[in-house]
Amino acid sequence: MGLTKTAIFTDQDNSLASIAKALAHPARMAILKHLIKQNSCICGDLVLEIGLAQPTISQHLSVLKQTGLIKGNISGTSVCYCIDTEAWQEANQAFASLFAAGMPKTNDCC
Amino acid sequence: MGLTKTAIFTDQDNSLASIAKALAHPARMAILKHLIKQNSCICGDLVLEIGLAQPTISQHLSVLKQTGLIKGNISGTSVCYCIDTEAWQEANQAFASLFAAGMPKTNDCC
DNA sequence: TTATTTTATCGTAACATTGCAATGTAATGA
DNA sequence: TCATTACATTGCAATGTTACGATAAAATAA
Repeated sequence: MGLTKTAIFTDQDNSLASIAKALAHPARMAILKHLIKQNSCICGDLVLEIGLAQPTISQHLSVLKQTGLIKGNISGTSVCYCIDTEAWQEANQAFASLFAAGMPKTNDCC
Repeated sequence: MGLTKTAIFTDQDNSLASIAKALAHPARMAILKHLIKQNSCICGDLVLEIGLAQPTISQHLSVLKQTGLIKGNISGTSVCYCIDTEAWQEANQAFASLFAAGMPKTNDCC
């Protein structure tokens, strides 16, 4: 079907999965890292930095923005994107909890 | 095109993105949580626990297994799956680094 | 051997994602 | 006003994902 059955899962699982989905592309990973390094960045820089066309970068930025991980402010003709620190910390905590829960309380099974 | 241009990204970005991709579906999130809670689990249990057909669960398990996050041991006619603690810790560390890097060294830009 | 049980694989339908060229839009500068 | 600059949107083509029915495969039970 190609359609995820969102309704049968918990809100938490849907939410975590959707953050993971935003992180699930190397271009978006590279964008985030660049934003972190520059502590702000405009789209044009990213097109040069990463080797993808401008519409493609714009689309990836849109995905990150919709998930809430970044935000953008218009500044003249360009746009200044940056990490949304609040959402970033929430995401951090959500993943930290998940990973912590899976740490070897006992050991590998089987 | 629908084809990720893997070659133009760093190995690290590709690797992190591919782990994120494995986590990027609520069913797989639910499977991981169940494995963690039960500290081992057979496929049949998951089919009952999560509301998806057996082939679908099997496919999700296959994705998690290929990424290395879980491993499975045959035990009679059934298969016992569990978290691969080594890979799990590596994934934990990789994400922890990413999130730590993005923490407010200064503040939101713009 | 012949069921039965449990999981994997195949085939396929219905979407979703990725990438880019072309084009639109909004602010600035001449 | 008219270009220019910097992004966003639209519209596709190519490919990937999700889900399930049907069926295979492998171990156990009768």
